[in-house]
Amino acid sequence: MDYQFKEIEQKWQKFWADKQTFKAETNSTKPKYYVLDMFPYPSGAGLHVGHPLGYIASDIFSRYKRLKGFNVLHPMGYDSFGLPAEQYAIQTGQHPAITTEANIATYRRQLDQIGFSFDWSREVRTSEPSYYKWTQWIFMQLFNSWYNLENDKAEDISTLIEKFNSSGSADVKAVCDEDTKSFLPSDWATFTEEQKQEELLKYRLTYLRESTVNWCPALGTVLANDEVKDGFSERGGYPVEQKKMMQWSMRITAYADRLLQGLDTIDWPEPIKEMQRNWIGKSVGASVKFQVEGNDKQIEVFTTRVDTIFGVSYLVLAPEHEWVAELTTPGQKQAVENYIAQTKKKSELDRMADTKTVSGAFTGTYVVNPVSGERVQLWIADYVLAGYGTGAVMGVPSGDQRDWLFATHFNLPIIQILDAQKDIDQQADATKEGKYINSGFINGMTYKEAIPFLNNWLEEQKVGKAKVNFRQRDAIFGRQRYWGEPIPVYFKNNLPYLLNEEELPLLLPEIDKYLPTETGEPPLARAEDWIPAAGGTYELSTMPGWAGSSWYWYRYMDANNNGDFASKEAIEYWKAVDLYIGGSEHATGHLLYSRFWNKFLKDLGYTKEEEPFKKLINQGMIQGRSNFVYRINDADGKPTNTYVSAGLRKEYKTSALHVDVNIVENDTLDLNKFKNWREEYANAEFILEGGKYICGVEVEKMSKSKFNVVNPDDLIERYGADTLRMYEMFLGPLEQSKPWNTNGIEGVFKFLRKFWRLFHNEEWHFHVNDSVPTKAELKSLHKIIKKVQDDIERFSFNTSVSSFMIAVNELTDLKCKNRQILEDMVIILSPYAPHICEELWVLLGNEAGTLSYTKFPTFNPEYLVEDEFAYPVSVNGKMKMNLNLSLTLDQPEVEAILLANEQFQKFLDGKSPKKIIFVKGKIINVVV
RNA sequence: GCUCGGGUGGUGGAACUGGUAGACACGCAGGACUUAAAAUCCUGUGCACCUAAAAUGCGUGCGGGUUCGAUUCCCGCCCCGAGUACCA
Repeated sequence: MDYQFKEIEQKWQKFWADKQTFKAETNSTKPKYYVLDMFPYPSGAGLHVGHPLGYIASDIFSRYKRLKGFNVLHPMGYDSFGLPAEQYAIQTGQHPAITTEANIATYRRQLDQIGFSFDWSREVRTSEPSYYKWTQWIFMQLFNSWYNLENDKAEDISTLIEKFNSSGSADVKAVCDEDTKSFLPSDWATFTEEQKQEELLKYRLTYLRESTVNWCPALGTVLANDEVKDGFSERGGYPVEQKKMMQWSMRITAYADRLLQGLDTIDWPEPIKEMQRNWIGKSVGASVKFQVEGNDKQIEVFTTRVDTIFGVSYLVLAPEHEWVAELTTPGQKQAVENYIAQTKKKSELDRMADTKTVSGAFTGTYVVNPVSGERVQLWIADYVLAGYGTGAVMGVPSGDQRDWLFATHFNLPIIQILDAQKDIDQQADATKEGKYINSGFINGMTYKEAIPFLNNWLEEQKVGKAKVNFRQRDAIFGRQRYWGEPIPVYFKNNLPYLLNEEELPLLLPEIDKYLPTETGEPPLARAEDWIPAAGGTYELSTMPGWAGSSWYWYRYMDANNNGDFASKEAIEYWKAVDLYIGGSEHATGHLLYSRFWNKFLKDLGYTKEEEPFKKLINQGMIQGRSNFVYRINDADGKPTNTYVSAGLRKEYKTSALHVDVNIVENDTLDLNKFKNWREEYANAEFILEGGKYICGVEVEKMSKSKFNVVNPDDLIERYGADTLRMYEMFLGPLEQSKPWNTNGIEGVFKFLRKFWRLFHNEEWHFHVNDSVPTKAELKSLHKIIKKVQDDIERFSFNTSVSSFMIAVNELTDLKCKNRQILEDMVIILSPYAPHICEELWVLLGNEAGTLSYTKFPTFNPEYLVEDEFAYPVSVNGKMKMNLNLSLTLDQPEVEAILLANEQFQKFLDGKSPKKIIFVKGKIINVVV
């Protein structure tokens, strides 16, 4: 029979599901391998052709690893809490659980059609109570923990209480709020329970704090920094403003250093690591306090070059700094107010983009340099950011170009501080070379000497200290939404208390509407009779989107465990994710939060690995490729009924209109389908080129409104899943972003038919023989064994598809019908095209379902050994001819043969060779 | 501005440590089969020159360098994409 992909694929998908072929066992004599995809949010639109790209790659890898003798864990699930379902609920009144359920069903159907080897017995859904019970449980562990800097890890809060009992707060080294009290054990004993809780909250790894948050009025919720782009929400693009709110936060800053160091131990794409480093934004320096003249205030600045402090010639506050009004003299009041008004007018974007213009205003006030005693002017300028460091900066014009421009512009002194600084009347010189001059008690020191000396001095004088500054802030954890995990906390006397563990999961209550209340409270405030057993009131905000995804890879290890988030044995066995494939858009969100929770769980001894994802691959984004038709407009610019082919459109006045890419093939429009597509085109007329209507092309985001969404279902219907899988890989390197087009899919489909035909005779009857394989057949086979192995291991899937085509072309030409050869071909191809391979495997006489766990053929280099090689002969580096020579020959013999060759003599053109370069098995190059 | 990618035929792309640039496919052209079309199969296909073939020349963003030999290494520049940004 001809290649009946539809029958074959349905048959094997059913077989795999019924037999649970890909169920992973948590104990095995085989080595383990954990392949994870970033689980999807099940959106209403279903999968488009871009989604499966990474899943196909990870599936090929998983299947390959099974064949290589690994016990592979390859699970899938759904990140099913989220905003779109809630927005839909607000509009329609439909409970998000219902739409989510329906969307998941669609996703599952689509995923099953592609033939993935997921172990569905381990499926997780973050919105299921049996799952979010453990998300809540982890929240409780965070609440019950503090970060002890002495041993650099999180500990149970009880060890902190012990310290308070025995020695008070004095020798506690913790990551905590800045306003912690200092007290003796005797003080602690006198604290009321409320006072104690209030103080402990300042140390807990999840805590409540009044903080400035990104408030999105349109969405009615708070957004994390990575959910905001240029002042607009990432989802929906609504304006975001700053607002002060009591909020749950996660003390991720406690882990900043470990998150940074861990990056050096994992095999991730360098750009992602770099993005995380920038996001964390560690800078090592010092904080220094400048005394304000005529005021008791001290302005604290952060600097990475404390050694330049004798070169300070002014100080700058951010215009938004809270002391600006107070520290402005009456004489300068007008100038400062004008300046502030002027900066406010500039949008955030302008302010960031315009880094050339120097601007600022003098406050009239002077501050005193604590090191030199010099008095310097206090300015405000918008190049200082209120949100970073202390919102105040010291200006050292000789060492910093921006300070130099400022000083030059406003006529402030420029003081040389290192003898190695050059041309500082032309520009700043940031050198660390040489010895200090004009620098009081550090004169003559080097950079390396000055830094520790000054840090000590500042600390002794109590005017500063060495300090490490991070750009990253603690992660805000509350969302004023319905469709998220309830936070397992209740309030009494304004203080938060955890539920008892037995009360988990704290279920989402039913409510009548999914909007915030009229008084601006979160939707959960609408829940009636939702009262904690212990009295008081429940926390009304829910967890953010990233909560459920910050630990899900552990749940897969033991997905159905009711007594634990995962058993000790499962965690011990599966350890960490060996290969993680997903998009780079999660660089500073999911991937950072996951690393944080992972480290925390390890600190408490629940898990073993410092890093959750050993190797990360980012698949590229599949963009849309839109097609256009060109409608001709008449002289008055009115649309006509005639459409002109793209190549001829310059001769007319036209409007470009999106046309559904599904009625266009290889950029040629199907005219009948076009007429039937929409009523308005029913009577369309065309101006063709070469008898065809060629459409215009543009690369855009894949979206419904651009009619460029390609759905995997249609392609599977037409070509089958095996073709789709191979074609997506054939498209180009996995990590590269590329526009989708279906132009080459025929080639892949033809290849699979050709492969199928290898096993069949002219009449399409299955036909192989048991002859002894020929040398040529073995060579083809072993070439592809090696190639596919190498390609898969370096994630170069596109090149192995090409190699398969070459191998099948070769074997077809050799008329190979040999069982041994063909059976190995089936195994090698099976990770890419599993359905057709399962079918052929059984036709070859093997037991159904054993293909996935058979052995990948072993590469034998002997079969590739050649005794002859067609040497390219080049003259002066230009290829001229090929010369077939035995590989045993060495240079003198080769030279003799070459010089005797008539054809070669022609190229010499009578001249004699100066030098002959011979590289065995590679090339002969003759220099004339 | 900085950091990281990338620039190769009409198109997607290949060339893994410097060694025959353009594998494999799409598209296109021609042919076979067919009453015809589709499907299938075969042949050709970097560009220029030439009626054609042969030959020759030019060719991996641009300019230079190293080398017997450079898509690959080095220097300078241009362009595209991603990330990030007065970070003190």
